[in-house]
Amino acid sequence: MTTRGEKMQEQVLALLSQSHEPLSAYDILGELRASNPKLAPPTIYRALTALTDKGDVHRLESRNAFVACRGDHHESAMVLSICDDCGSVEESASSNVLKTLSDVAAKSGFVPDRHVVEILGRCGDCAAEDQNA
Amino acid sequence: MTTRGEKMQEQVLALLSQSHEPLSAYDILGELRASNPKLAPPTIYRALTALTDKGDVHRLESRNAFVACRGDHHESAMVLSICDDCGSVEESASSNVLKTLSDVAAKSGFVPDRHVVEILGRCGDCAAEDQNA
DNA sequence: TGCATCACGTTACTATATAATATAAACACC
DNA sequence: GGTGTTTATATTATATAGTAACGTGATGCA
Repeated sequence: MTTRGEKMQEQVLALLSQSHEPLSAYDILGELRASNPKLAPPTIYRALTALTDKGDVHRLESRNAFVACRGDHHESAMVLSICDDCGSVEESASSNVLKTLSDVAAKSGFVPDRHVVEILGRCGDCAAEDQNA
Repeated sequence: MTTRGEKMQEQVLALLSQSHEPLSAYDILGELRASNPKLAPPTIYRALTALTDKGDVHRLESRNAFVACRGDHHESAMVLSICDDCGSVEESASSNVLKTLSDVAAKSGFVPDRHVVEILGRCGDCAAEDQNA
């Protein structure tokens, strides 16, 4: 069904994959406007929505930003560890987390559709650098 | 140290406590402008920041909205179950979740500061109603 | 070829959040 | 008690994020 929008999705995913930090929708917009000045927000958001639906991109809810998905764990519960210092994001898939959260939900009859699990703090590198201060 | 801002915090917390649904900062702003037309966003955000720091209010990162904290679990890992249908929010504190997340973080040397754990789906009531459809 | 459908582009707008600055309170000191 | 200094708050303005609504052009089909 979709064919025309795929080019845009490719461009957005390429940008996110190249970047070592999360990008906001407007970061992406700015970049892509270099080659296509008429580009508008909805186009970016449509691409981002499609990509996150596919699991190729994760949204950082606590940051309003996006990262490319490394790894192939497209359906287990994703944990994103976001460094407050350098902005880097580590992705882990933990079946334990999924199970624990399912337990919590089950206790109150809640039927989960999607999980948002983010750990904010400092990555190993930045924490190590702090020792020197 | 803070004394002047406390009145505002009380008003904001009162609104959130009375509401059975999450409120956005601008919902709150709108309400409070009834009695104080000159109120501006930064005032609300300051109050919300103070309240969330204290643990009296939780922020729904996936919704850009806020709820009053029911219960006294001010420091364990908070899990917020948010109903996509009716908007209600259930709050649970699970030490299992905290432990599991700590494990995930430890694996990569990440030093956690704060967790964001949200389960999106349908609450028991809304899920039950669905049976009738 | 002409029509129906649907994705996509475009415009315009709404919502969320914060930087920067102005103002006023609180306190210490004389 | 005035007066300067510090710090919190109010205000203005603007930045950032997201979406509704509508127009347009592509695609497939009678």
